[in-house]
Amino acid sequence: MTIKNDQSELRVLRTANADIPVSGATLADVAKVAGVSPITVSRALNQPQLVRPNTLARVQQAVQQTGYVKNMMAGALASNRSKLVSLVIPSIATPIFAEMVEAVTDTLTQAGYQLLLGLSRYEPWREEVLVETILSRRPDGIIVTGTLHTDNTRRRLELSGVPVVEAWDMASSPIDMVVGFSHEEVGQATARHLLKRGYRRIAILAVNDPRGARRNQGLQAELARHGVAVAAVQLMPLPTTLQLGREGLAQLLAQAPELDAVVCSSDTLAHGVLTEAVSRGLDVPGQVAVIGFGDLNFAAHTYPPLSTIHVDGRNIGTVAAQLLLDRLDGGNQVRPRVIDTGFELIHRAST
Amino acid sequence: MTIKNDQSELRVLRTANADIPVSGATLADVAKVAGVSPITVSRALNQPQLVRPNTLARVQQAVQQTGYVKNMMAGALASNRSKLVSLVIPSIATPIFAEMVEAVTDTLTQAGYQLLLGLSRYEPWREEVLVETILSRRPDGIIVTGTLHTDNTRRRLELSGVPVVEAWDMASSPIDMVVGFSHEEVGQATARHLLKRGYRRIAILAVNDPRGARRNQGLQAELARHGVAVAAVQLMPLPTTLQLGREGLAQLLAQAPELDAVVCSSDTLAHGVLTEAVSRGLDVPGQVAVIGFGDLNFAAHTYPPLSTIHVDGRNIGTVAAQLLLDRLDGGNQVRPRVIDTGFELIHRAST
DNA sequence: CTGTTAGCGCATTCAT
DNA sequence: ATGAATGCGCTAACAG
Repeated sequence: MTIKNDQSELRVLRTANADIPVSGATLADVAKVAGVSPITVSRALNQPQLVRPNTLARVQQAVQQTGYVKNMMAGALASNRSKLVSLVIPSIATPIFAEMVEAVTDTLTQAGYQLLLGLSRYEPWREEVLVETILSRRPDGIIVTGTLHTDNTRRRLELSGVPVVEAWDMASSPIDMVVGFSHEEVGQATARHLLKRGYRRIAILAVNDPRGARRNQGLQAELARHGVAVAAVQLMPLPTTLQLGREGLAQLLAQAPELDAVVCSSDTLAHGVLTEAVSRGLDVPGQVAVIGFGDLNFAAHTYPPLSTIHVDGRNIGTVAAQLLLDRLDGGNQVRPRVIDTGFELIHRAST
Repeated sequence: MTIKNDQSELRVLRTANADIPVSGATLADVAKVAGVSPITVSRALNQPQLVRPNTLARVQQAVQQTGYVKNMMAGALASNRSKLVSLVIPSIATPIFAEMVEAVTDTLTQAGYQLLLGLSRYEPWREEVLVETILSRRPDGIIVTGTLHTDNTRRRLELSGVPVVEAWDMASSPIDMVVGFSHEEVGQATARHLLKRGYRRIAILAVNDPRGARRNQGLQAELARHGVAVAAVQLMPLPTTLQLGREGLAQLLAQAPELDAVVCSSDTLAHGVLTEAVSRGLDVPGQVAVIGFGDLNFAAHTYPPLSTIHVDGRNIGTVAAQLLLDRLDGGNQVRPRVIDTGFELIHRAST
């Protein structure tokens, strides 16, 4: 009997008798109880089909008896596969990101992976620190938001060799894989939509979000092409809240009392604008059109009419996670991929 | 030169020359470049104050040169501390939980921990599976939602010896630590609040959430004590959306056209009810009072008056995470703790 | 302040 | 279908 075995027995004893809970049984403990070798236990747990039913049963019995809980830290170290995927997003309080996190989590869980979550708060330096920390966990894949990263972030991700999905934007030179759409084009489409319906005094309400900024660039560029200047722009601080939408409209009206449309960088802001508009007795969309972004739950059901942008079919998080999983399944056979999800302009004339 | 060293050199060569990215340098690689022993590198990285400045500089230089990224899987295995904390919540799309996740994440990140996220979808069996998987990662702590767990979940958590915080509820026999408040009492306070203001035809709109159910029990019990029966109850399916609130009010009105108050299990539902009420020309709170739960962002700013419950000062997630961190700092000196955050009834007579 | 020794718990070869 | 040997990369404990 080796020293290691002695320790194992000690552990088991303590678990059974002492009042201090102990880390628990190991593969070797289970093996001893089942009367097989550790590797057989490993197989019984990970590839049951390679083990005789009889042996399998004995192992399962031993697992019960010892209260064995797999140690994935050790497993990951030995196999170099962590079954961990990391997601880095700016925030989770924004509904559009919350939905994405749910989608990613569900997809990963179903495939036996776990989610390591990081919040960058829209700050590149935080993302950089996060990526560094995350890589130290040796995740099997990483999903990051957008394509604007610091040089360090980018370099680290590239050198790591870990499959990476950049989500939400299109990228001219992706790190690895990309799932997103062109925010400039969304802005342009929004501009054309409003112009066609006769709106000319268009205001912008936005928070300081790089993707929102791109949409606004597209919007302003397209308006300019038609000889229309933006009536007013109001930037709000993060985090986005309904109240910010209310205040935003007030400030925009102060700047440009004659405005006839407000383009918001998120549905939450749009909803706040809507609320403020109604409380001021403004007719929507008769006197003022309100445009959001995301078409999440509530956007479809706000009580006055609302125009909004809708990102295509499956949740972008599902697509991103699936892309990662495909890569992990297929070894390295699958080449870098860029998926343009496209977008959809939705006009709601009434509830 | 040992075989291991040969391998290390090979790795470095590949990183430099080949087109296939490789996992990267190890402590040993860095040590060799810096001309010190691996353990010195480890110290330089984890306890710089124990290393001579000169040595430290050489190590840092070597880290740069090799592009070394720490391997926390190995570190965790060796030290038995994973720097990982897991949070299990029903959902993340509910604002009240999203805020909690943000709070937990921030608190943990600041302390050098990372978040492993699990979604239970309000299904105990999912929680059970999640807890099993999570324990296999050997987290340094676990935060779970509520106190209603399957026997297996509870036993596993207890046996694991991992610090556990149960958040959102009060528990008579906690697994370890608890941060929450009594949902029954919230319901009772809500009842008294409404009765005092003369409301008598009170309806309930809820989703199938155990905590919401407890609040409703408290509400109904307190109403009954005053000889008042609930006018109508409408249960809605998950997930909670604004639209559900709208539909809910419609269905409640169909059941009890004369209702004068609606108590909702979440702010999101309440907001939907509000929207529907306004679109039907109902005066709030003149004809119908609306009560939510959570007092998140939007609740304070919805345009008609809204009564709501507010959970005490610091975010419950912050408190929960801090409790864990205190325990981790103090070794096992800190005993199990139960924190009753209390709650606060907020009445908004106007925006 | 720095190095040596010895595992942490598991999975990956190969054997049998 | 099962087992033996070996090392994944790191840190704890002790030496010096």
